[in-house]
Amino acid sequence: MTFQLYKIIFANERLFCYIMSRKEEILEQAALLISEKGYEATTIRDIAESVGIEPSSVYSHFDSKEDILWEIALSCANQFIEGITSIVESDLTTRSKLTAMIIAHVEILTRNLNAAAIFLNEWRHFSEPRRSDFAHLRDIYEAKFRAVIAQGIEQNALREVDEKFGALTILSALNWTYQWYKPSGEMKPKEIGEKLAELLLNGLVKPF
Amino acid sequence: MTFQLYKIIFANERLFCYIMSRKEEILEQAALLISEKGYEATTIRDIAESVGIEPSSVYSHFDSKEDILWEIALSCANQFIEGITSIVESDLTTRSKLTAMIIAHVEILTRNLNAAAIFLNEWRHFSEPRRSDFAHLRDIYEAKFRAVIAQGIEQNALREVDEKFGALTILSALNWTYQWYKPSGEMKPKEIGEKLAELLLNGLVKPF
DNA sequence: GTCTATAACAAGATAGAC
DNA sequence: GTCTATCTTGTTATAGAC
Repeated sequence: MTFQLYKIIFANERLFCYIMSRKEEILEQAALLISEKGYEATTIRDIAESVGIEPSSVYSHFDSKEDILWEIALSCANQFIEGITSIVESDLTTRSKLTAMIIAHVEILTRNLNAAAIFLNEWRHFSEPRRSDFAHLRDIYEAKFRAVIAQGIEQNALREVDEKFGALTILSALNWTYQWYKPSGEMKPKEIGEKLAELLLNGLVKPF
Repeated sequence: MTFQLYKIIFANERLFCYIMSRKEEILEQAALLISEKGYEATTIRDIAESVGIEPSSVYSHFDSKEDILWEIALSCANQFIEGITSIVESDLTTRSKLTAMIIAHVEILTRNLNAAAIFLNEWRHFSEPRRSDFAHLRDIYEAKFRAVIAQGIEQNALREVDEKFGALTILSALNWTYQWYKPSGEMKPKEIGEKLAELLLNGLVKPF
């Protein structure tokens, strides 16, 4: 396989020199274009052009357009699930667990903003059985939030809300961040996560 | 203009016999298809077929595919804005105002589920100047939430949250309902709105 | 207002040379 | 692995008969 020096990434004030394969380049450009214009509006020609190759060359790396979408969404799903698993299994208090899970979610989402937009919005373009497989992955993730909420209610730390409804409301609030988050904005992901956790856990109303 | 008897709608246990014009039929079917498959994936042929006319006949009612999208999204935006204006201008307490606004939002969203999905997700397919006009409409709506939150903080009824952040979080939680709401489900829109308002206003954590 | 027919073009995908 | 060239299909939109 041929590699090419593609980009230099600054992260956490350390310099990484990352060698990106052609396949990864295609995935990154596809994620950018699909998140901006949507799956159907993004053509193989668009993707090829932004990478700097001919459309037919894309088919040396992927068998179909849907395969590209699948790899982006699956990688994102795995990052979300892996990102909170150790927190869920820790022995933190419910409150700390939920806060850490919310921060982790926002950090993963903002770090993979394009892929996350696809994870959240473009799954309907999967044909079966991928569509079902994907729904299953999302449910595994949501179930981890439900379990922590149920545990919190049992331990008398949370109010007696419906855990399914609670998990959905939390994830709803978190997932919308991709609609307005800008890497250049004032708030850093961790800060956004902290503020969201604070608001969702304590509510908007002033206690007596 | 020719009208045709199209459908019988049961609502609030009263029977309405509604005469729907061809144009309204096209709008309804387009909203259904676009909300399911997305704007680009929905073709004029799909829409025409589901209405039972030829593709070219659609162009007797609309000048372009984008015009159809625009009418659906604009009508939805106006419903949202009109739905909360009288509440915002009332002299209810902040808490009651926000609860009423949240319930109204969920009711409008669930009553126009397909149009709302388009309002929330398909606006990127507008070309300028529509895209900017649409963003302006959404901001007018969000500003009403921000204003109520700011008023609530001033009156010491709400905790001192960033009003922009608070409004975004509320609307995020509300807007995701279109992803999981089913008219056949157990919870009615008003109940969903009440539970969401309760959760967002009081928070998940048990007070001391 | 709806139809048939078609223009004008862009899409995903493949074949075969290098 | 990438290219040029091309196939097949599907797209929006229009012209003109009824």
